[in-house]
Amino acid sequence: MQQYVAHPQPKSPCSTCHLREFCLPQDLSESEVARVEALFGPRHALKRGDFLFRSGDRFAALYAVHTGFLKTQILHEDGREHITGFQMAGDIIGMDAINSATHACDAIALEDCDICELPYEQLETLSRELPSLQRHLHRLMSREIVRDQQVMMLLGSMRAEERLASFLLDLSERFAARGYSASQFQLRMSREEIGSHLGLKLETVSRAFSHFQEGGLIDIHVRSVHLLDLNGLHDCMHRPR
Amino acid sequence: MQQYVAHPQPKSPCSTCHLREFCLPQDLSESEVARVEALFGPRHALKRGDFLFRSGDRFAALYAVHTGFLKTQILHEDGREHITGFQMAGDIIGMDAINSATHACDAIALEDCDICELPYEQLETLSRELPSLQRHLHRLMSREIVRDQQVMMLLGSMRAEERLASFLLDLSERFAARGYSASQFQLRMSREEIGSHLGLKLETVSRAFSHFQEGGLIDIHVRSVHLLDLNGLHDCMHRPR
DNA sequence: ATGTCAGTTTGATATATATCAAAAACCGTG
DNA sequence: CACGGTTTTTGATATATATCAAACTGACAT
Repeated sequence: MQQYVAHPQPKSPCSTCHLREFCLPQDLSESEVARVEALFGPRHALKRGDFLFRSGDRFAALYAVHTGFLKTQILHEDGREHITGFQMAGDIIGMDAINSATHACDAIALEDCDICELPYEQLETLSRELPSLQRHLHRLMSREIVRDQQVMMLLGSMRAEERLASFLLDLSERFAARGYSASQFQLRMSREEIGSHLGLKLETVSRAFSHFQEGGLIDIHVRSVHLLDLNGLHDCMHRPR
Repeated sequence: MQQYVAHPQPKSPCSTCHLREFCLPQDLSESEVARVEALFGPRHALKRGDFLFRSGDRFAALYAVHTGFLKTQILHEDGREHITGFQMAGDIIGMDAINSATHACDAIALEDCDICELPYEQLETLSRELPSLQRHLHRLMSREIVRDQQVMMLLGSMRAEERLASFLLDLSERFAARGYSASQFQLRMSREEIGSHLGLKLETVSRAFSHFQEGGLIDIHVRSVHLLDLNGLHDCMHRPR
């Protein structure tokens, strides 16, 4: 784990980016896309373990994940840490920092990443001229609020296996939305990191995986997951007691 | 619990509202304040138990609490519910709905409330002309994200008494920010509702209160709370094991 | 190939909180 | 002021998950 040092990359145009639908509103004209693109900062290359930013860092930009996987975590005073989320291609990171102008969490690469920098001041300025960009920004923040509240619900009212099923199905949907398989993928995070996100200990996560395996719901070998029964997983999310 | 039926009230001007610093940016001129005020919808009077909106309702406006106390809750398919937050005077409700144009939770009055309606389309339009309003809106959403992530951390990594201490201190701060006593207040919610928010059963909440009482940290009688030792409560938030 | 180390799995046991139950206190209402 | 219903408190017990511990696996470096 080391502090990230900037490695500016040549920009690649949003106009041809396969993630354009995630980062930009749908209804921008080509010239408007060019205006947005013009304000983007450098592309950053992160190695596994690098920090994109740290809690307390001054806020200047949002970040769009172009490739790779990251986690965001917050730390207690007493050292306990909680992973607030995992981000993949197309996700926007850093909106928690807008309020205080200071990042409220650490963002750490779980594998090598390419990250687009979106300087925030300029984004605000341009969004006053492009209503659909403004709307898009609002929707991104709102979606983050909804996601966080769903995690709250998960943590507050689900048991261990429900949480893990919910987690797997969320990953599955997000991979599918990006054109990857909804049923087969590699986990980029350890059992301990999954546990930290779901409010469980790593052993509990491991046991729940094994139990899903026995039940024929998934086929898992360390970090390779194959979801065999999506409906079954979904059902198991809603079985109280 | 009944569906809310509109009882439009005469508007009262933001310019003299004691909550102005919560709803509006600090640096608006009087004429700008008047422009914001002009787009506000009617004031709504809610009785205890009334819904301000329900999950699934079409989104049209944000709501600012003028007086009273509310809860927002989301429901599982299986009927379990989770209270995502409690809102008091000065708080803005409904930002979770911006993304999908549909409310993602129920908002229910815990006591009689007066609520200001802020039509969202007009707010977006005006915020393109008033950068400080735009900035304010962004900060409100960002603050909501941070708050939600702090609750996630609470649910994911704190034990029962830590959660409750954290909850009491949060209420305390929010009352203090509104000019009320930081150490003495009335709880507007039941033990069950506290539990639903904190991921605990009502009996556990009750026992934790009793334990704080025995320890001399608080003096509580049903819903009247007196925080006797804020430092002690704070310490107890960060004692793992 | 071999050794090392981190990550994972599995087992045995401990513990925090849930559950079940009953009494007590409180609140609105007639 | 008494009544009935709801909320709160407290106790006894059950249970899900944490904790402790050890073996196993896979990845990487030598």
